Amino acid sequence: MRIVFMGTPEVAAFSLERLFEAPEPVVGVVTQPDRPAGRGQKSIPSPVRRVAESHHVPVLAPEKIRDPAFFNTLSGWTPDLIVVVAFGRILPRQILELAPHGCLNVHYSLLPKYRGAAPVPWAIIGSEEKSGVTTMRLVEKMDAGPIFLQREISIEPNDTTASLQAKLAPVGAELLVETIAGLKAGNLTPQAQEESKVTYAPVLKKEDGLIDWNLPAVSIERRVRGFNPWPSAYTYLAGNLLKIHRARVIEMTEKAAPGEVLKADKEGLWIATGAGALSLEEVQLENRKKLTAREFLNGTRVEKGARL
RNA sequence: CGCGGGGUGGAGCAGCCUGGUAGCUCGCAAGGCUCAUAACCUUGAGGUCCCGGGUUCAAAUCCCGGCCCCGCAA
Repeated sequence: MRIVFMGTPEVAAFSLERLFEAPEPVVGVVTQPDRPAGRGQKSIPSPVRRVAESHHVPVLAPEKIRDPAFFNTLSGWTPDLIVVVAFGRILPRQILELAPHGCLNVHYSLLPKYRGAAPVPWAIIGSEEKSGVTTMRLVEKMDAGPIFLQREISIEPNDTTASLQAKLAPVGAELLVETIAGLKAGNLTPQAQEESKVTYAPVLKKEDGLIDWNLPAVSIERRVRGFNPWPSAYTYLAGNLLKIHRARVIEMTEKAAPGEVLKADKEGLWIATGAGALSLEEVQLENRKKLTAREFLNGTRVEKGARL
């Protein structure tokens, strides 16, 4: 079975790496074009491109997904199956219907929950106790295709998007290989998703990270974990951007306005919220390194009663 | 050439503009106090002020070059 792989970021690269160990040949890879990124705006190849090139497989990186020249090359690879993992573009029907086995997608949630671009953060923010990976057939409607296989993993109370993603990546890669084997053997029956249980996980924006101190401390703490490593939960301290990388919920007895500094000493940096208080355990001031509250307070004076 | 901040005892920072004594909050060591403490008091050790040039009587501080770290943006 000839496979074409489409994907872009680290998770996708992980799956691709696993595919190269599987029996079916990967005959071509499609990824997003190199984009200027990072400090200095140097052009950086996507993780998927790097993996593909290290295995000497041809790579396409079309600027426009509907480019006819791209489609011609793609169909010239005569794929039996197209595997799509976090590619980052909506595929036109023409591509969805190109391969005899269609397009197989790996999605990092327990569909039908958390359809969309950012299932992992939203599962954490949504207070879920478990997440997982789903393989399904791609259809035109976003993440709405029939499900092949699904596997659960639990979300731990201290899981961040980074840590959960790291746990999901190998599970997804394994499930992908199993799904391909099942498709080849012809013993998989796709199950339609239950529309009544659908929830959405919209793409994250930088502004989503801005903390609303009126929320309960438990919600803010989940956002701190869900937005780690990106876009990062943040607030403003005396006009300076302050990222919060790790926080802990504290019972608050005293009455204080949300966002007010309750304590800023060797015991910690506590902020009042809409319900309960939040102890900032690890923070980062703009232009500065990530620091524990203790280290941070050694060099930056924060007055009790100040507002964030 | 995307924009910007920074590299100062073990940690985090101030000092730099307006050159001339090395500062603050901690940590560490020793002693004291206390039933007790990430408590408090006393004393102490510890610094090539990123590297290389230059200007100057004198450079952490001003100028030129380099290396490294970080925020924004993407």
